[in-house]
Amino acid sequence: MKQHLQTLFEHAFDQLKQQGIIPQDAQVTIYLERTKDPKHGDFACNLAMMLAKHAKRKPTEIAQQLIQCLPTSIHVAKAEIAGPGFINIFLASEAYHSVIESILREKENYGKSQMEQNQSVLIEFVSANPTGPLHIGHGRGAAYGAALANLLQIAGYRVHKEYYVNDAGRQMDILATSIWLRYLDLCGVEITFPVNGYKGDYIWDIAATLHRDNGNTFFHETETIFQDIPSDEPQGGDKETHVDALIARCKQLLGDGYSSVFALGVNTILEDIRQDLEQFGVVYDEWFSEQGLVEHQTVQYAIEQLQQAGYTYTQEGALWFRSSDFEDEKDRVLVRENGQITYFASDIAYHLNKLERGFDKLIDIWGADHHGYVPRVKASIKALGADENRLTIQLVQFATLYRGKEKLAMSTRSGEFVTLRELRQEVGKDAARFFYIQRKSEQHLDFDLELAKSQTSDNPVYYIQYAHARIASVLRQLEEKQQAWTFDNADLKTLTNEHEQALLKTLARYPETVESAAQSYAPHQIAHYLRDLAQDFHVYYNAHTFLVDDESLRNARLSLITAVQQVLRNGLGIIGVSAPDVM
RNA sequence: GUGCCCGUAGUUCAGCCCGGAUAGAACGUUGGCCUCCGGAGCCAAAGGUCACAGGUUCAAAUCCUGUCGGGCACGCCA
Repeated sequence: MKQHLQTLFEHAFDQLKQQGIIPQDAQVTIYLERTKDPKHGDFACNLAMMLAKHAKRKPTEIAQQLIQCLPTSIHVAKAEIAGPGFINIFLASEAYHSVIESILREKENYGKSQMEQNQSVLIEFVSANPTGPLHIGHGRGAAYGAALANLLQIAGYRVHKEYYVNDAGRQMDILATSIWLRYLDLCGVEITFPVNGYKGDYIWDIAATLHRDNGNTFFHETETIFQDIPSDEPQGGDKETHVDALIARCKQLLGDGYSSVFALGVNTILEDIRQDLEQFGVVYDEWFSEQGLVEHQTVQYAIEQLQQAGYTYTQEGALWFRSSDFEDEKDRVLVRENGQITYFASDIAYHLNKLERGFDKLIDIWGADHHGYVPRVKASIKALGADENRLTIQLVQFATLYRGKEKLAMSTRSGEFVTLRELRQEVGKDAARFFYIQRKSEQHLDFDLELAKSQTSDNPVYYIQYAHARIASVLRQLEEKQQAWTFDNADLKTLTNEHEQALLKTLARYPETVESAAQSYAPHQIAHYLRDLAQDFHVYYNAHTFLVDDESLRNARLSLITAVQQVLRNGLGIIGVSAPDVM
């Protein structure tokens, strides 16, 4: 509808140009907006005001000319000038009747767009290191990423969802070593656990499994383990040196056994994460392994590409990437003095790999604390000769948990963070998904557990779901009366009261909302829309009875609310919230 | 210190990309509505220097500059 109107205005615009009222070279984008006030009709256009300067005439005068040149359309009832020069469009009511038909015909496809039909996009999100369970910060990334993926899919993209598994590198070695040390403790060995080790209870669980399956296979005496190991921080040493030495000792003593401890750790935690996300309604097309990159020499290949392009140099034994050539504030290390590649190097390789897989667009979703990392990754894309605009990095702010007024302290360091699983268990999947998504992603989020759990109108999730369930209930009532309804026998012209008009208008707004949300990567717009739609429905419900005796009216109303139910379901589907028939 | 993000009713937030009509919701507060398809609902009222100061414009919450407040990031960590 919006597009239809746009075409009408473009036509009028051209006419005015031909008549010489406005200069030929005047370039203006025509915007149509939904009006806030029904008195202003359905759509408003400010084109006349935009042109006032070009034409050196009053906006109202130009508006008058534009309206005269506006082609007639069966959808438009009237166009009038209002305020400082707006052209308000009033749609013919038939235009809205076709909305119901479209919804009932297209069902779950209502709102789908063909906009980006041949575009493919790879969206990577969460990608938390498999060193422990997901926490509530990851939860927001998961909810946002999954919703964005759905959104882009109905905008017409071919969407590939991917989780990058950091299963190589030092952190993983620390994990394996932590498990081994806990295992030794279970064997009765006296252990001083390193400050830098992973201290969560889940490490004990994995160690217990290791002990159960392998007995004392990996056992060594305290003296052997700690011999010549530099002291840890509390003993006046350096915690990094200490833990690195322990890793080396672990590898040395376990030999081939090291890889099985390592694998047990990664696999256990990864499987836990996978299940956690699945129960959160988030599933991936691919779990992309960093180890795979290393094994396939992709990191080496990426570094060579940079070297050949002349963007690297050696200094103090390390290999550097000259990222400052590309608006990064300083150069970055790719290969450390000790020969180990940095996280950044494998990240470059990963992005190169993504680019080479041929996606039109790459979207990375990161926690906002990584924003300082953006320039160097963009720099690497440019250095590799790719168009940096193929990559979009969306930053997601962390969430702060509240229980009513009380702010919940959260410390990742001590391992006392609230996990995503705990959050789900407390408030449920639906509330969690909705609360995560209802704010702009780059906005800090206050997540109130009490509110999310409350089953009252305070809670927008229940408000929306209740609208859906109420409609289901009405349809059940109809069934109990041994009646049925058909769209064919519905007289949509009977839908004349203000509540029905409002509802029709909101329903018609859905495709535009989806399109806009997809364009700006903003699924929160869907949440807001659904709230509006549910509200329009509840108001209608309270004001009118649907199951009336007049058959054509009854069918019309049931067509309308069935359409509402469909759109609620579609919208909730995008943000990953269920649409229950019974609450 | 440098860079990025944020500052809109008592509270939590839309709106800012693309400047336009009286700045919208929700919660909370106050007062109403169940012989009625689910009251997990509805109606009404009160509540705003859009952080502040300049600038651009016929027109600024929206664009530009500065200031002040809050958050985050600034490793041969990941």
